[in-house]
Amino acid sequence: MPTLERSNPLPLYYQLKEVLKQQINAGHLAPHTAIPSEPELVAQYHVSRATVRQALTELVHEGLLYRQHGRGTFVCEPRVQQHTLSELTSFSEELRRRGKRPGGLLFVSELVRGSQTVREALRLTDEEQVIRLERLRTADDEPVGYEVAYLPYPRAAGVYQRAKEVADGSLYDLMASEGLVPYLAEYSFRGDAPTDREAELLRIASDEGGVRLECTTFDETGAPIAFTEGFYPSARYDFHVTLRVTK
Amino acid sequence: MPTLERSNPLPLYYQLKEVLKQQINAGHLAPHTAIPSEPELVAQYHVSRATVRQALTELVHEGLLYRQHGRGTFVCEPRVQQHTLSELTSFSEELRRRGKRPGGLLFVSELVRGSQTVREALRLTDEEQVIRLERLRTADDEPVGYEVAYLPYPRAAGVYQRAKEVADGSLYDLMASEGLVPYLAEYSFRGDAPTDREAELLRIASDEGGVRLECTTFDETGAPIAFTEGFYPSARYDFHVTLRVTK
DNA sequence: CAGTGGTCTAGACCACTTC
DNA sequence: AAGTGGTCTAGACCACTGG
Repeated sequence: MPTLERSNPLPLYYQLKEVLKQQINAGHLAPHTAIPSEPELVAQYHVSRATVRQALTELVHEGLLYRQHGRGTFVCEPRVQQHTLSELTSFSEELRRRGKRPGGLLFVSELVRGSQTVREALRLTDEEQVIRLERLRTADDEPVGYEVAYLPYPRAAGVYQRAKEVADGSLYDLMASEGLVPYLAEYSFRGDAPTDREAELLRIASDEGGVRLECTTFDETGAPIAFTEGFYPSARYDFHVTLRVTK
Repeated sequence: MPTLERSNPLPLYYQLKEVLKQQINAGHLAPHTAIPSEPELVAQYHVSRATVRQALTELVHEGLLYRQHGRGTFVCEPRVQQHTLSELTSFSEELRRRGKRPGGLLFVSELVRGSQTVREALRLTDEEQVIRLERLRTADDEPVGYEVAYLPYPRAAGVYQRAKEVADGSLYDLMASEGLVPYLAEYSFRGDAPTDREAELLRIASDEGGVRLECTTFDETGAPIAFTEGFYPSARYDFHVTLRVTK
């Protein structure tokens, strides 16, 4: 049994989480079997019950454990995949997982006033401008999606300076390095046909269907930091999302 | 200032959460303003700091507050809407919010072997059967979606008995009342054209686009409890989803 | 009944931010 | 230095589950 290191700068509850995660992922703890009780973990790892509970509570929240009052704490069945926001919209991550090589082209990066839809989503006044980034996303050099992203101007000025970097990379990574850290995203999507420009860029027929997606991204404080529109042809790309019930 | 009741059967941390929620929603605490510090809350409500922290931690998790080490705890900007799993797939809830009257028709409820896709999603052996529910969803009596749901048989037998109830109601509600409580759902979707049967039932042209959606639902323990396929015409229905980054 | 998780207390020391 | 949140302790009593 591994021990927790008090000399380790990582918190004890975090070290305990890692130990339990590893035992679960390594298969030492089968699904629906009970892990040691809280008093047992207290004795085994020489920490207080509050520390044990902080570790367990976070693992429950992450979907690895579930508790039953009066019975014990049990291992969840393994999940197919936990898709996070960054994985969903970072084509790099998602495409690599599907065995494809991600890439992209940055067409336009400009400072504009923005439509009313965009200004409302970003909660901007009529005077403020937005950064507009137009991108074609590719997988194995085949175009799989067309995206236009809008960022609030004064705040995302740093992203504007470095816009060239997002051609084949993650816009979210660039934003995060400039202090605009995505935390929550609201998606709206529907089946649709491409516009003429989209059909041309994606090299598809104008009656070929696809998904039209709108996304507003917020930081931890609830402030909007990006608004994105995109079109993804059916035959080239599909989406995967995981939702958890909020209690 | 409201006080917490120790005679109240509700836990103190829960009562404190409700008080803070109300102050935030009533606008007494503006976005990005600091709430009282943890020691202040301890003094104001006569509870221990651990109790205060349990309340605050849950509110942070629910997206109403954010913390900054060394600075304080602040109110998030209000969100457009927090869509949960049940709201997303419960047409009743979602359509009512959009000012429409939800309804539905249950076509078929039968016990079948199920395709390999279905059996794999529900992790069933070759011998086990599935309950198949075929439904047309309507808004103001106009068909907006076609869905087929599959439930694991021995476990969902109670749902099978009461299948008639889901015609215009929520399948998730019925499942929950039979002990199959949805906790996590994995969605996969893409733009697509309807099958002949879908076009006929939805009364749309066969070249009209829409969203094709697959969804596997899991309970708290990670066990699959439902697999659903559906088609939703573009012109009739669009989807809204909120995702939060997992840290 | 014993064992489990759920709630709660009253402290303590630390790291971080601000002045 | 003072105030904030982050981590941790060693207890306590309760509600729920199972034999």
